[in-house]
Amino acid sequence: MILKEEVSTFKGKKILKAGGYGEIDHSRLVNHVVKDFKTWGKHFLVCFNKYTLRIHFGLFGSYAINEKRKGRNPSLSLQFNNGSLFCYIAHTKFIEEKLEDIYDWSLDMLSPKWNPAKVKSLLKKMPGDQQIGDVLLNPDIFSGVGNIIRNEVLYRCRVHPESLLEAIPAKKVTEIIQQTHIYSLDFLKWKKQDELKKRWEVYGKRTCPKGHTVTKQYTGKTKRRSFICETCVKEYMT
DNA sequence: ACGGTTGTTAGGCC
DNA sequence: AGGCCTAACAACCG
Repeated sequence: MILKEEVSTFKGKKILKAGGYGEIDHSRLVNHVVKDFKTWGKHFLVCFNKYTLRIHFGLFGSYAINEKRKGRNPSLSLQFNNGSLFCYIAHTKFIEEKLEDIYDWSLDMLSPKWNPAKVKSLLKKMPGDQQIGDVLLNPDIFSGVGNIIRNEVLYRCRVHPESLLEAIPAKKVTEIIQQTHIYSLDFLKWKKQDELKKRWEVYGKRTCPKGHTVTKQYTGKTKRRSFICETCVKEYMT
């Protein structure tokens, strides 16, 4: 997560002021030292001695460092002696549990602890009649994967998002897991280099790299946007 | 100008 | 109890 790197300068610093419209107890922030910043999938975690502040940016969230955006109201702002963090449309909540008890970093795409064998064992335990497109958006299995990564990975693996988990050959499932990891790391790299959009092969596209027509469909339980090249991908059904 | 959305949680209902 | 569904978010982009 890029944000984690950008706030590393605040690590070990005491919060001087806290604000924002988010309904959390600011007294648990002010005058407390940030021990660490962590991420798990799309959760951004501000760690204190005895508790953690969980920040989630959802679909519309954004942030700014040091410079407040004018005309906008942050849901959370934290001021340190060397700068500030402003979070917009971010959901905030205190977590009392030990992080290891509620977060499994072997499922986090960007964690060095990420473990494809663990992902595979979870997939085996789940009902096989689910669409692979839905499975990839499940943060308890593919933590950190969103709609862009899902679309791009499925196209690269030539798999239709409505394919059923149980109908996809084991080798292909392994490929999807591996490619999801690779694309997640690439996503971060390309985002930093500001070339994410130019790397898209189907997401938001009308044609695939081979020149075929890409159709936009709303698939799966969540009805998220799926960009599908019916020529390139295969639909695995029982 | 306006409609759609890079996502997840919380809460309600059955 | 637990699974399923949906609202909420109120900003940005094209």
